[in-house]
Amino acid sequence: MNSQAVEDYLKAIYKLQSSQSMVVTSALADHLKVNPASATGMIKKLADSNLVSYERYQGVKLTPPGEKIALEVIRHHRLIELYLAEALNVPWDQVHDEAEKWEHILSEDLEDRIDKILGYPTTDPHGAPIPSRDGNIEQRDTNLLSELTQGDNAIIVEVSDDDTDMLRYLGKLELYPQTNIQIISISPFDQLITIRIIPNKDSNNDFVIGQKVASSILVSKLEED
Amino acid sequence: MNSQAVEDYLKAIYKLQSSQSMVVTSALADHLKVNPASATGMIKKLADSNLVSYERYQGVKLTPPGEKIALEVIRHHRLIELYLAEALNVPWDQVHDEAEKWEHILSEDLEDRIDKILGYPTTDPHGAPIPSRDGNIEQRDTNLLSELTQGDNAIIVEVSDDDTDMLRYLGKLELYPQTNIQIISISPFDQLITIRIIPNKDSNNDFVIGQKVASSILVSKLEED
DNA sequence: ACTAGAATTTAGGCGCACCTAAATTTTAGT
DNA sequence: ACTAAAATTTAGGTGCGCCTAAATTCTAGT
Repeated sequence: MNSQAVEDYLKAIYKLQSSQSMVVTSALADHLKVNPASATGMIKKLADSNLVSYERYQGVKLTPPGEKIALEVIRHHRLIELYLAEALNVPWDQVHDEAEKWEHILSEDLEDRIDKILGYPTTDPHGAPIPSRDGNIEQRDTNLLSELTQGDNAIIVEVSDDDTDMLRYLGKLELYPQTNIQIISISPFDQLITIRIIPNKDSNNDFVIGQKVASSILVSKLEED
Repeated sequence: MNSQAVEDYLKAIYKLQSSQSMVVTSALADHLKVNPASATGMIKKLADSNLVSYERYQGVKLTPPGEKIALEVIRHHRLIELYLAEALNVPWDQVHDEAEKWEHILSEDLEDRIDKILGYPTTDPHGAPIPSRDGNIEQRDTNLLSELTQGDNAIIVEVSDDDTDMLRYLGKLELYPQTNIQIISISPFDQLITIRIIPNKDSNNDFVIGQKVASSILVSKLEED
């Protein structure tokens, strides 16, 4: 049986791999809030079990078996997030922290029951894709909201799920997955982005977000009118 | 934060206390499937934290703070058992093992949500009383089914929840909590008990159980007709 | 090409909860 | 009352995942 620590490391490596293809020790230690020396120790253990490939001083990468486990944990996490939100009305800014605990103890049997009750969903409450049972995960063509330019129309695909305060703020702004937005303007120097949620016709409800918020939102560009 | 191990020990001591008022090390070690020496070690730790009172070579007893924690864990366990059975259709012989894991990570918030969704229930799927949030647990006047005598009428109050095979067997016999039964006869020497489930009028569906099964069922005696 | 500083790894330890083997205490039978 | 057997505790050790401090390796800037 994989310990919770092993699962957490594999999941973290998976997430960090999407940006850097080789995950560096300090990034991992940062993400997991452990000392870099501790990360090195665990990395060695994972390499011995053939779950990561590791080059001293260079970084780690998941092997196929490691990635399989990471995706199973992520599937658990996202199914549970959605279940908590749908079945137990847990607010979307809280589901992540609960799921962090539950993901490690979810049995296959319960996983299937939850999956079925939810109607075999494909995304979690933050818009993140739920890997299939056999470890497939949808690849999408997305941009950061911060990468858009004036006049762009886009649909929000996913928001980052691990910052409670950010999520509460996004909720207040009604920036949920599936929401259509338009970039009204981008200010010079500060790159402040003025946004309109698309059903709105006039500028009364336009609002401004900064780069920090804008880079926590993944969007998919829409064709211009 | 109490570790899972601490919670498991306190829960075990609580359960064993109902039979013996002072719980002896070997009984605890047996129940938790650890070496007696390990139990001694943990007992000392619990005593240091003032969760149990301990007399060397004699045994342990929960202190009020220890009992409070035990009842919280038991409340978690039984709420989760019921939730799994009701909301996720987990068969009653499997809910116990799942709940053993979940009880330790259930947050107060989720506990309240589940309690509410279930309509503030008072018993779990095996008939065991669910402690209230503030640690009250219903005391009932019960007997073991094995203590009844010929002709007795009784209602099943609770069945022991920790033996999957036993539960499956009881399910097959339809010996659920709230079921009315009558003791038709008790055989000499072996004390085999012939039982009738009360809506049944004739003896066609009577069946026989032994002492092992009979002593895993708690009943409440009913007045004779 | 060299070196200062940053990143990483190694070395040595810690707490937790478990183990086995040996010592101690309790108990039950004569 | 004594002793053999049973129960319990002590002593010493293990694996896991974390830590700090020190040593090593990598990296950028000159």
